[in-house]
Amino acid sequence: MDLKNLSIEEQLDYLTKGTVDCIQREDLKKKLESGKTLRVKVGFDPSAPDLHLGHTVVIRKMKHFQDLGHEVVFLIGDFTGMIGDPTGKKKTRPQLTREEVLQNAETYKEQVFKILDPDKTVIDFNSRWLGKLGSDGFIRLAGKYTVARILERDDFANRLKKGLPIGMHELLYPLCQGYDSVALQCDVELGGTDQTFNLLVGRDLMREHGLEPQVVMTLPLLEGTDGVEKMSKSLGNYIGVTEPAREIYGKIMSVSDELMFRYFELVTDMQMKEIKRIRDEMEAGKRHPKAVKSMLAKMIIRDFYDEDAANDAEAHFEQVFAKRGLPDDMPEIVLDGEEVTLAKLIADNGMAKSGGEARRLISQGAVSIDGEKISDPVFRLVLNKPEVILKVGKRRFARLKTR
RNA sequence: GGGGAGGUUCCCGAGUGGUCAAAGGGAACAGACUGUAAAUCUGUCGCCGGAUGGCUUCGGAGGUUCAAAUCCUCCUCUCCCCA
Repeated sequence: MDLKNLSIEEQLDYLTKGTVDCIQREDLKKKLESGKTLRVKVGFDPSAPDLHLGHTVVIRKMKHFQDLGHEVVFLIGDFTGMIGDPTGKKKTRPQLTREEVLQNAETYKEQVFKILDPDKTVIDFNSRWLGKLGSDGFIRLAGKYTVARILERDDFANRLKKGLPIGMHELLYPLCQGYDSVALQCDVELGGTDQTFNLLVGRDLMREHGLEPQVVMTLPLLEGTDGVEKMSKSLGNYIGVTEPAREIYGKIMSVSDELMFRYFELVTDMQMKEIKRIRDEMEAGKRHPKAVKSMLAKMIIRDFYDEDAANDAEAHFEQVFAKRGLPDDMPEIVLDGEEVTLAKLIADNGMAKSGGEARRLISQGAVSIDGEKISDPVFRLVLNKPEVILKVGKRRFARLKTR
């Protein structure tokens, strides 16, 4: 598709594809018609620089704006980070030092530029203006909104109903985020659907400040590998963009069939029509689900790495899991030839969390040596060969050597 | 300011003097089944060199008891109602 010569309508379609809401489409249309370079803002948490697939949904949308020549502001909420977005259940976050924030910003760059165009990306920090607001400025800002309106936010409403605590400072979060839009004079702000309220506050505050309100676009929240909860690091159901390719491949392969189409939709550039076709073919038995999933995994890996990495990940997976073979590389554990308790060996080398767990794994039949299952939890091992393969569970391997 | 209810193991949530390392659910891990899918079934799920054993857990600090997650005191945090 030639993105240079799209009509306004085509541009609108391109930009709104995959979004849940666009408030208001008419406003966006006008902005596009004006022909100016739009400033598109997205806020990110300063303390969690590990991006995962869930983040890429919105980052991809940022990229779409860049594709049409617009400017994207990758805003690191180093000031709002002190509050912690009320959306999560997290407590107030500890304030990061200037150095930590800058360091996290660097980490972000490495990851985010796997997708975004660095030339059309501005990285900014909201402490730049929020830090200067002062207490009087804050009170004035707070005066622009009413408690009733803030409590419309379902997170607050729910907590209020359930009798859960709501910190005063949390009420200020939406205002701060909204003020970011004022300070940056944004044309568009993107975010997950859980951000809808915050984004709309931005519109209100911009109007209050005599600015043209930003267009708000929300994107679906990507489900994590469990298929239920939204993807997040704290829930441990995430696939990180910097994870090794093999790891990514494995995680995607263990995702449910249903979920895989969701991933096709949200984290690849495949057109809906094409996705539907594949799905139909799969349901008609013309394609094997595993092959389709493998295709997805490779597409995603290609985005973050390259073709070789994708192929390697696939080959490795086939070798280790499908054929139940051995990985071509595994950690080595060198023994000094003396008798050792297997459980202790496993625990000491990080293949189990504790000796107790290691013993459990053994009695559950999860441990084998050279393919021979060991089931005695107090098994003592004497290495009588120069090398032996220890396998714990499905994915933990080690090469045991003497001396 | 007054009154009431609470803080339990990764999470939710039982438990009100011994039988509690603490029910139940979720998550996680393992086994079976598979496409390492998902779902399902089974098992495990504080730590400690084999353990009818030891040690550390129930907001924090003390105390009462042969014995406390359970009783008392103080502290701390949260919620509700009244003002």
